[in-house]
Amino acid sequence: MNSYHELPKVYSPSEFEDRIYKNWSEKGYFTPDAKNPAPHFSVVIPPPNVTGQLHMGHALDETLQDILVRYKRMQGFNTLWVPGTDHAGIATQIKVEEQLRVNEGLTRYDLGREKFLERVWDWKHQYGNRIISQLKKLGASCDWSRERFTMDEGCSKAVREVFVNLYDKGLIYRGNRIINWCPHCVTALSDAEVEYSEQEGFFWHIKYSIKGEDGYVEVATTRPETMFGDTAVAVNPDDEATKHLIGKTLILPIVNREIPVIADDYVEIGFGTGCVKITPAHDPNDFLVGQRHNLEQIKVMNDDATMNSHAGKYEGMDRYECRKALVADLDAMGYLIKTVPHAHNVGSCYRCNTTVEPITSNQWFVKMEPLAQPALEVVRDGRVKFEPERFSKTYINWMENVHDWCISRQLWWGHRIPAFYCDACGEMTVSKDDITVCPKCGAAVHQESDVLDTWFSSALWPFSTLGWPEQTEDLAKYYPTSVLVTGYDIIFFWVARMIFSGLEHMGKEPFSTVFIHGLVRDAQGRKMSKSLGNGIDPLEIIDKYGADALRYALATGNSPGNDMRFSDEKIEAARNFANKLWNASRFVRMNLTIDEIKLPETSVLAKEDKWILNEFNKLVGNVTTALDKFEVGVALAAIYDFTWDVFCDWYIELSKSRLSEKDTAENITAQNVIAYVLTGTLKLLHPFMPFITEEIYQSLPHTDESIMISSYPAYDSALCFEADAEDMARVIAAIKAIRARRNEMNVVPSRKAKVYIATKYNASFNERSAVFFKRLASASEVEVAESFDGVIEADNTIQVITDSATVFLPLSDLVDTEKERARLEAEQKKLLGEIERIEKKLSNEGFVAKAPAAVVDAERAKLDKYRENLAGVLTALDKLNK
RNA sequence: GGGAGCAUAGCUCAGUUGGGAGAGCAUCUGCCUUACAAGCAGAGGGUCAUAGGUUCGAGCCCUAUUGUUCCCACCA
Repeated sequence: MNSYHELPKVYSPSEFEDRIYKNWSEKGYFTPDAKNPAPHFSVVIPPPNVTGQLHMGHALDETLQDILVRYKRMQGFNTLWVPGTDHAGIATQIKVEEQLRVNEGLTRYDLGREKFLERVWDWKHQYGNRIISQLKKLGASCDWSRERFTMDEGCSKAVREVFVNLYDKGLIYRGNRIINWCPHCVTALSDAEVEYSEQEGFFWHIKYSIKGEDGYVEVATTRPETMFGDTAVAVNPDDEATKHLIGKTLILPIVNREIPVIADDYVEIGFGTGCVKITPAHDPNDFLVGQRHNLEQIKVMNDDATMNSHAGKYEGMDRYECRKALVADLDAMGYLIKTVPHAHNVGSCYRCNTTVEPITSNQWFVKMEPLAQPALEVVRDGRVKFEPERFSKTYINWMENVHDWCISRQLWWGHRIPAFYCDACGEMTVSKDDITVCPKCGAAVHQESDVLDTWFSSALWPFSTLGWPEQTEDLAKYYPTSVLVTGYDIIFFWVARMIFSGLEHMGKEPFSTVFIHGLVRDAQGRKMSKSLGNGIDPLEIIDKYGADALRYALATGNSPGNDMRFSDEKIEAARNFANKLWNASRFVRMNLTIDEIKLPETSVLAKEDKWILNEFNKLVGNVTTALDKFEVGVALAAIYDFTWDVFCDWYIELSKSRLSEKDTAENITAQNVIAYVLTGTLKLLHPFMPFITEEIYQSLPHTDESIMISSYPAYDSALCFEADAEDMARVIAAIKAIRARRNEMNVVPSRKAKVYIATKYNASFNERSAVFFKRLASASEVEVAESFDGVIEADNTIQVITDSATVFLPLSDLVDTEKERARLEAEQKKLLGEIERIEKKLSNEGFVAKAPAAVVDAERAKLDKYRENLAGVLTALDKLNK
């Protein structure tokens, strides 16, 4: 038995949250034993960027994971939550380059690859722990002894293993393809890394002269500067309007290069001019057309999106400068027919927002088709389930239309592609291990300078973090993982790629459930962003309100897959709840003299004890059912309602008289029941609010060293006392109705107007129930009648009747009888309406015949109740009229 | 062009197999009541977007419409 202590009067989370986290950590509660034979529950964290800072999106994601992980851990699963960080290739490199530029006026090229990478590692060592310590502030129960980094030795080994595997299977190839190029980051991007937004632009209609004829062809373009790369103009072969042009030769204005008119279905009849300039090196569709017609690819831009020598006199200009100058020249020379405003989608880099340029380039690709098929099957047949289910459609739709994945990046920070080129014979060797000489000719080799897409390594996260490619104990125990928790915004980037990678390299899907949440928005529903400056810093919220309040605010009223708004009201409501729990616990604590909590025998339980135990047990059932379905918000709402409206508002009040007794059997029973229910509630709540529940748990008599390793409550049929609970619910409803009426009637001061309560049936008013009603009366600030008969005979009373009690309020001169008459008449009307509705329903043969018997019976019971109530109202009206 | 979500109280949102519309906040009334004013006891406030349909019965299922948000594709 651990000693227990008083709780401070004021709830101040900053006093204990860090201390508690440190203790959990030191005790090793976060670290599971892979040898534990219990069934496993494992989760890998979506690795935050190593140099990032915790934002609300992380806070939501980690809170949801921690809720599931703590829940399962308390249920006895062998539970592992693997933490770690992502090297975040582009994002990190940009940050370090920016710092270099600002502080030293240098570029990465000034330093060179080796030195630059040293700087990035320095940066990583300096800031990499920041986000980790922030996760700890939040209470995340990750096993830090298993913390990983996508560029640590093991993960890097996994990356090479996978690369070589895929290459050997022919699933990785190198080729000159059209890709998305970011001129600012100076690297290729995958399709997923491009974000499209509508921008106002123009269609420039330009004359291309026909060779040997007077006429011209009119083409329209949104990117005139790509004209220098045109190698054909295409028309649809079935288009009568342009058919005659096929085979003719055109002359590109300004550069005066000759290009053919070709026929291709790609051109849509009736759209625009019917003639499309074809620029295979700068447009994905044109690229395909070019392949079909064997057209030359002419790249007209440099890597930084300035024009190259193909642009003639525009060489060296930025693409937009060139566009401006070119359009002016075309206009001056009479080639510009018209300029039409046109809104179109423009792609931009997801990291730096620069407009990407489609461009042909020699890059590395993963061949997706063979990988996509199994990845589709596993979702279609339910081996991987999305929660909510609708996201499986998003996933399937994407996977069905996926293109080959461009995995090479012209960056320095990342996993360098393990391909080696011979300086002498040019032979390329792909190898897991570094090689220095060409296996073919023995000459020196140099390694590919490109690195891999960051997402290439994240795709391996569920098994690389568990030790793969080594066959480790962890891998055997914890793979496949149980649930992946993430936002819908990275289904394509990450979830999809983990699924096909897991299937390909492990032969098994990486997780069975993908639990998708939405975005955290600001109070106005806007996305939180740096440019808007509307981001809310979770750490400031923790400082001010505590991590538990933040977690509560993020978990409550949030349904899976939907965005949520974060507001002051929400966080205050969360803090208020924590405060309520704190004070209720203080009350319980200050009334405890027992050293050990033992649930008393049923025979000694009071009516209200049975009621609260029944309600608590129902709560346990509801919470576990909801959590098993990932209904985190529903589970939390149930705990909130029980704690506040049931436990605090009624049971604590009901228990006061017994708790104030000294050394009686009743007192001990009450102590045990209230402590039992409070402890159970704390356990239910622990996954959501780990700190406050631990702090209170430690202040109560307890058997486990920590609440986080205690066992989660389970539904217990021995705690069902439905009859008592129903009776209690009716009396409570009656008392509430009477209290409402007291307020309504302006009896001032209302607390002085006594409400009386008596059992309905005098004969059953035995000793025990008399005591119960006395307690109930004092708890609800009503009086219990000394004599049932005497009070009921009094004139001018209003009353509410239940099966076991009559609650009534003697009226006094202060009461406005006209108001009361109006109220009673309204009540009468309402009851008559209800009675009529039910009578109609019950006389409906279809209803009686087809509705379930239970529903019909319930309607009949309601009818009886309403009739009884109506009789009461009529009696009261009668008395009033006397 | 394809797909998905949302529309319920003044605001933000729950409402899970179809069975008498809920919470928090806000508003109003009355309360220093020995755990809690970050509180207590109450009140008002909703044609559940619109129109049809299925059903004995629809906020919930089906169809259409309107508004709104997002994702994918990228007709030059």
